[in-house]
Amino acid sequence: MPKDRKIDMVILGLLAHEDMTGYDIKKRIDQEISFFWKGSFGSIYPALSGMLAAGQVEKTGASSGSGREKILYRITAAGRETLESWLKDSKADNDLKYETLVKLFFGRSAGKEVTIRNIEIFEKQVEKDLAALQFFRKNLEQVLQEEDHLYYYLTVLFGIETYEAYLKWCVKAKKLLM
Amino acid sequence: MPKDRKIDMVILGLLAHEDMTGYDIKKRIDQEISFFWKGSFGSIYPALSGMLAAGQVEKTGASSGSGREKILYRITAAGRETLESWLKDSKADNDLKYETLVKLFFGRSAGKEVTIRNIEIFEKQVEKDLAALQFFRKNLEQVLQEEDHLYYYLTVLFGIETYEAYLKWCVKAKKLLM
DNA sequence: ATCAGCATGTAAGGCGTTACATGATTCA
DNA sequence: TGAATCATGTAACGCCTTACATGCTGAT
Repeated sequence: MPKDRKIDMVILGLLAHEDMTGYDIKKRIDQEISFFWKGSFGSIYPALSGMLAAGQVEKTGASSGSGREKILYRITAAGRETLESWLKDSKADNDLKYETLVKLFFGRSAGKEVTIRNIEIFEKQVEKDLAALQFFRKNLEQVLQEEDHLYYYLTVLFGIETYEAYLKWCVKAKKLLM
Repeated sequence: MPKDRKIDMVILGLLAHEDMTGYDIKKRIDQEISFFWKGSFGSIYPALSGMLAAGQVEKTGASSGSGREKILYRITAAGRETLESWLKDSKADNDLKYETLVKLFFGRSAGKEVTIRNIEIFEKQVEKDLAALQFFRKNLEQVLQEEDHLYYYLTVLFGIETYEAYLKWCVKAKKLLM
């Protein structure tokens, strides 16, 4: 059976750097990764259980007696192997679903005004996201001497480059529609 | 219940232009749309059945006695309404899953050589796709006086703009890794 | 006191993929 | 004759989202 859950790789990738709880993992995904891969509690917790059973992760220093239980996960040697062999495997499928572009493609059925409005909404969202990415970039440039941050930095650059391309396109597209 | 299947909108969008069989729809998606939205027989045929039951589409001039049955679908007035109200609704979620970027983000666990190789594979794929998009653009520019083709043309321009940005990024990223 | 954030998990249901099953037609 | 393409559909299975259920902790 495939058993190819990519969320597993995201989790292993995060745990390769430091031990974390499921909750921590969720926050990290939301903050740094959600731009190109998302994760919900409903996918993260079951993935952790599955990987625990499979020996990819283990529990460590769980709940300190007091309040709510809290489970710290640590990656195992087997988990590192799985992660590395996935990283070395050069195939990667980038599955992009742009509802914005589907609406654009069928824009003729709604008319130019509607299409222009949709583009403008997209444009505003992109501007907002781009500002956030530029903020991340500045912060990361202060700490780039640590190799740790280089990879994160590269994903941020990717986002900036593509978002700038989106904005350029928005201008062109609106001109062609007016 | 949500009943928010986007593939329905893709199908309605195509049928708004001309009557088609399920097989035709699949080909059209593969040729012109798959860049930003995919569809398989396993999603298209059930979607058509569902929309037939819901009165969004109807059968017309089905199988001509001879060979294998062949079902032509036509969009109904209700179907057009559904399509237009979806087009007018300005919310659109672009759900992007870049496995390439996930591998990049965790690149530190595999080393720079592996990451550079992964970038180069991505780069080659992008170059290939970009060449195809540029070919489409040229063809479309010959027929742009028909408004019909404008929307398709805009999606092609979107692709070209973003793919060029990807390529620019690949060069930058490789430099930073070497 | 109350609310946001920390923390874990389950349940229902939707959406989609892959593989399978079937068979005709067209072209080399 | 055999392969590719036309053509429709189902079945199994996987993955994910949303909503729900529960309860502590710390700040205002």
